[in-house]
Formats: sequence, structure tokens, C-alpha cells
Amino acid sequence: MEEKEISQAVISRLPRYFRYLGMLKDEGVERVSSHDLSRIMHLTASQIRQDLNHFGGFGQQGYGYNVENLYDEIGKILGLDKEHNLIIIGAGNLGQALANYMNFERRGFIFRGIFDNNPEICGTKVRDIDVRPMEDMKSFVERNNIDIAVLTVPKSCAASIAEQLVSYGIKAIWNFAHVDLNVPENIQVENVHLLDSLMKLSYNLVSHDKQGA
Amino acid sequence: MEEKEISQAVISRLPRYFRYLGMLKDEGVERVSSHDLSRIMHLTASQIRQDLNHFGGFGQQGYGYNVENLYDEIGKILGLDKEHNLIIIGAGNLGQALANYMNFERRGFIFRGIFDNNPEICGTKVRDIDVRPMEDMKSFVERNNIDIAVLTVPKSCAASIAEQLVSYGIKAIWNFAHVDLNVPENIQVENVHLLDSLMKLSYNLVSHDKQGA
DNA sequence: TAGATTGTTAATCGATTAACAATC
DNA sequence: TAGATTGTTAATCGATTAACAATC
Repeated sequence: MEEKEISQAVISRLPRYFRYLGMLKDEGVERVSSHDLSRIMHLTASQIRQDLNHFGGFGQQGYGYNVENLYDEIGKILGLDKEHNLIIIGAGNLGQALANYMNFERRGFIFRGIFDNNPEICGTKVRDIDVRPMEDMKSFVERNNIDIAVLTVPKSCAASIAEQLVSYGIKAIWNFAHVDLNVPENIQVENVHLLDSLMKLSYNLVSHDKQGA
Repeated sequence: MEEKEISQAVISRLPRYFRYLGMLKDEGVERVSSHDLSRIMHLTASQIRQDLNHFGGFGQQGYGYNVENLYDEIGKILGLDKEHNLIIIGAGNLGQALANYMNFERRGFIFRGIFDNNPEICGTKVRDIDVRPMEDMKSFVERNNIDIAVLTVPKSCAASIAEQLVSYGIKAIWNFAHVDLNVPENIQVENVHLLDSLMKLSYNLVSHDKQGA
């Protein structure tokens, strides 16, 4: 029922709007104009109005936007009014860290299970939840209405595990493995390539040094 | 000495080129044309040639690009031929996970120290390195030629710690705190906003469901 | 040499910004 | 009402793609 595809550039900015509106809300601010918001977020007012208007006319001429209302609306657009059940594949350092990252739960991303290949890790607990062997993934996904899988496995096995997960009915993959996944286009993938991010920082560091010298 | 500023869009693609070239190198592939590479990376050949030509003419007409040479060149552009000393601020789950993430070391990002405010954590070891109290940051940064700080602290204290780090002479911040940092423009910041990333995945999941229904 | 493929210029596309009529 | 600020159209800017002469 969506009229037109919205560009990923716009979507990438939504969580940031959400964050700033949450701050304003916490400060007790009731209304905000695109111009006010543009100053604190370092964007143009024009871009803010354009972005928001992709989703509807949330503002009012001469008044601006109601902070709480806009906050709620963006939350809904981002799907934060619904609960998402997620499992983590790979109970290494990163997988365990993410399992313990409570901010996700607060936004409706519920940690349901964690899986690992290593028999020594299986049976131990992460946040009161047993680490299960990979063999159990299929039945677990099917029984517990899991829609998001978090991939924190070595890159060598990421592709095949992703394929399995898709066959079990998972709808979205949050991929921390250092590979690009090839999945059917109805499966959503969001990559967090930490090493890529660090390399980008390195580039900016080194190239800035050169210019400065 | 850089001629012109290169857009972040181009820079963001460099680590991905680097990764694919590394794979080709490991497979023993000697040469690759922009067209070949475009097929495996799902880009246009034109974009690849444009991107690479920002940094120099690495190819040869009628031949293409030498895989190993291009791999090395991109590595140099990304600053991977130099070692970077990094410290981690915040020894919680995420900080510890990053300290143990060996892929960084392999690329020249050397883990030198980790700091935390919690006296109970201080003195424990992470990868054979003592967790130090925050008070020690200043002297440690100054003495150990640290250029990158990894921020894995709660958002409430991220801004003030970032400010301190800058005053101690740090050059770049890899920021995992869920806030935007305001630092002088000669300091490089790369944000990894995990919650934002997960929200984007949620949006795509929910909006796809709507369309599909 | 002929074929292949680059480096680079020109054309297109999309995203951002500016402008302004509509309207609260 | 007058002032403020939106929603939206038009203009600009930048990034991507196409085209092709240069050249290995």
C-alpha cells in the first residue's frame, strides 16, 4: 500500500530524527520548527521538511511540529511499535555483547535465543538463555516466530548459515560477518561491517594528516 | 598534497574493493577488468573506473588491473600500511568484544589499552592488558602515541570523554556511543550507531511486509 | 595489427536546497 | 489580521552512468 519507494538515504536519517526528537521530548519541549531542528541536527530545514513529507504531513503551518506526536509517528514508521523476535547466531564475544545490549529490548527487539557450533559453549547461559547448538535453529525459528537473525559468525560460514536461516523462514538478517550476503530480495539485510568502518576512519585520519602537513 | 577532496561516498566503497580484491588474490587471480569486478561486486564498471581514478591510474588499457598491485594500492590509500595505536574507553561487553576482535590487529590497528570508570573492572585483564582507570588516560595517550580512541561508553558520558580525549591529543574517534559527537573538525569521527542500524532493518522489514500483503 | 579495456569527458539521474504559495 | 512555518514545486548540485578516444 506504499505509494512510492522511499530512498535509503531518507530512511537512514529517520533513526537520527527519532533520537533528537526523543531528546527534545525528554527536555519537555512541546513543539519544534524545521528551522529549529535543522540547527541542532546540522541539516537544512528544507531537507527535514522533504524527508518528513515522504511519510505524511506531520506539521502545521505557522506552528511547526509537535515533538511528542512526531516522535511517535517516526517510531511507528520505523516499526518500533511492534515487537520483533530476534536470535543471535554465534555466541562469541560480539554475539554475547549484543545479547547484553539492553537498548535493543527497550525498542522492541526481543532477544529470544542464541546459537553456536562450539559444543563447549552450548549449554552455558547468556542473559539467562541457554546457548543452543545450531541444529536446533530450524525448529526454534519455526516455533518462536523469529523474524530477525543476528549473524555474528566467522565469514567462512556466514553465507551457508544465512541460506539456512532464509529456508527456515527468517525475514531479516543483521549481518556482522565480513562478507556480503546473497539472499532473495524479499529478505532484508543490514550490514554492520566493523572493519570497513574502521578502515574508513583510517583513511580520513591518514589523508587529513597529509593535507595538514 | 591531495589535489581535491574525495567524496565520502567513494571512500565508503574502498574497503569493499579491498575485500573483494583480497578474495581474488587468495584465489590466485592475477588480473581483473572493471567489467569482471563489476559483475561480482554488483556495481557498474564505469563506477569502478571512476572511483579508482580518483587515486591514480592503476590499470592498463587492454589488460585491466593487476589484482595484487591494486590490492596493495588500496591498502595504502586506506592507511593500512601504517600501524595505528588504539585504546578502548569502556570495558563493558562491547568494549571487551572489540578488544578481542583480532581482525583489527591483522590490519595494523593495535590494541594498546582499555579504560573503565568502574573500580571493580579496573585491574582485571582483557587480552593480557590491564583495564586501567580513566584517570590514567591522559598520561597513557601522551606516552604511547595513541591515535585512535574507541568509545564504548554510555551516551551520558560520551561527549565529555570525547572532549577529554581530544585535549590529550587523540586524532580519531571510533564512536559506538549513541550520540553525535561535537569535536573540532581536524578530529576524525566514525560513528557506529548500532541501534540506528537495527531500526533501519526494522523499517525495511515492516515496509516490505506492508507492500507484500 | 586487431581486440580489449582503460582513463576521461559528456549525459543522465537522483538527491539536496531554494523559493514561495498555502494556511494555520 | 499579521506572522510564522509548513508542504510542495522548481532550481541546483553532486554522484552515477554512458560513451568514446587513447593506448596497451
